[in-house]
Parts: sequence; structure tokens; C-alpha cells
Amino acid sequence: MKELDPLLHSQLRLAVMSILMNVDEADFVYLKEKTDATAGNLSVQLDKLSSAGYITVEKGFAGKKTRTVCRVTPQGRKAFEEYVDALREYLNL
Amino acid sequence: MKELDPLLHSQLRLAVMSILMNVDEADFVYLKEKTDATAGNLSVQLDKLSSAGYITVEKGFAGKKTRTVCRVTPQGRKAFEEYVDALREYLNL
DNA sequence: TCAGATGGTTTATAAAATAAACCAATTTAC
DNA sequence: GTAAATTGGTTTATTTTATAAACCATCTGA
Repeated sequence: MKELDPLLHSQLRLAVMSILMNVDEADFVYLKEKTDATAGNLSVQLDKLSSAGYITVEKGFAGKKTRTVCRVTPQGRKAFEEYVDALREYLNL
Repeated sequence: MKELDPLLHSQLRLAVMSILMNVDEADFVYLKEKTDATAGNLSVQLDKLSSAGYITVEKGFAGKKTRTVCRVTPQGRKAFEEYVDALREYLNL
């Protein structure tokens, strides 16, 4: 059986990637709301996705407040698609 | 977003369930080969699926050798199907 | 000015996966 | 017939992950 990319096979990281696949960009606050994760957990998982090169994380400002914007990279997009393919085998979809 | 049943959201347990969903029954050795898991890992994960009521594990004999046979329960079948539904939301399939 | 919010990060803890060690019965090879 | 290897597992220890709790800096309104 195919391997399931362990970086994607995590509920929160998968949720984040799934959002980013459809949205071009999303900030920390938006991701937190959508996924209903704690800030700490989200922060850690974004780091992992970012270190793996699956997303970019850009810290900037919106007015005076900090704003962290995430985007999926081509590499992340590819990994996500491969993950989906592998899952089809398990779920037979 | 929907929750992903943590009992199923594990590579090995998902693989096992996926096999059992299609096969009526399967023994330890067969599952081990198909999933390419170590015996120790497989043993632990079968226990978890069994304690959750997702599968039955029956220890018997085939000639003189022990033989452990697994089957998915109706409850397990239901959980698997719900898991698949939840995943569709993430992957949009 | 000081009591919350807001937007995070870091660190500690709990839970999971994996691997390593072990055990009992059974073959196989001498 | 007995020692060594194989089969079919289980148990325990280790590593990795996920999660939660604590913290920090900046901003905002009373």
C-alpha cells in the first residue's frame, strides 16, 4: 500500500492545507477560526508545513496589528494532490 | 469543520479497516503482509480497533498453528463511512 | 494608566506510533 | 532427538506528534 505523507496526515495540517488549496491566501486569524484550533497548536503546525516547504508564512502588518499570511507553494500543492491519490486507494473513492 | 475520527485517522488502522471493508475476514498474517507493518505495531492497532468495537478479533487454530482472524463490525463499517464523508470535506472529492 | 483584547510564540504535557525485546509453539536440519 | 531457526504473536520501551497551558508584546478603550 502507498504511504500517506505523514506531514499531511494530521487533522489540523490537512485542514489548513485544504483551505489554502482553495483560497490563494489566508491569514492566521482566519485559519484559526475556520479550523477551530488553538493558537498554539496552529502556530506549531504552520511552522511544520512551512519548514517542509508546503506553505509560505509571511509576517507583516495590517495597519498597526501584526498579520501572518499563509499561501500554499507549488510543492505543497503537489504533495496535497499525491496525498489525495494515496487516500483514494484506502477509501476506494 | 467536521472532526476526523482519531481512531481511524491513523495510517495503519485506516489501512486495516480499508482491507476489512472489502474482504469479509482477514487473518493477522495477511494484514501484516498487505500493510507491511511490523507485528508489534499491528498487534497494538488491532487491539485498539477491537476495543473500540470496530472489529472483532478471534484467536483460533489453523491445523496446529494459531490463527488470528479479524472482521469489521457493523459499528466499524458505519464509523468508516462517516470518516470517508468527513474527509470529502477536506479533500473536496 | 491600567485592564482587557489581539496576535501570536514557546514550553510543558499527554497521547500516539513505532521499534525492540521477548515468548511459546512448531518446524527444519543435522 | 535435539539444537537452531521460523512462525505468530504480545509486551514493554522509546520516539514522535499533537495538544494545551503559559507566556509575551503591542494595542485599545475606560
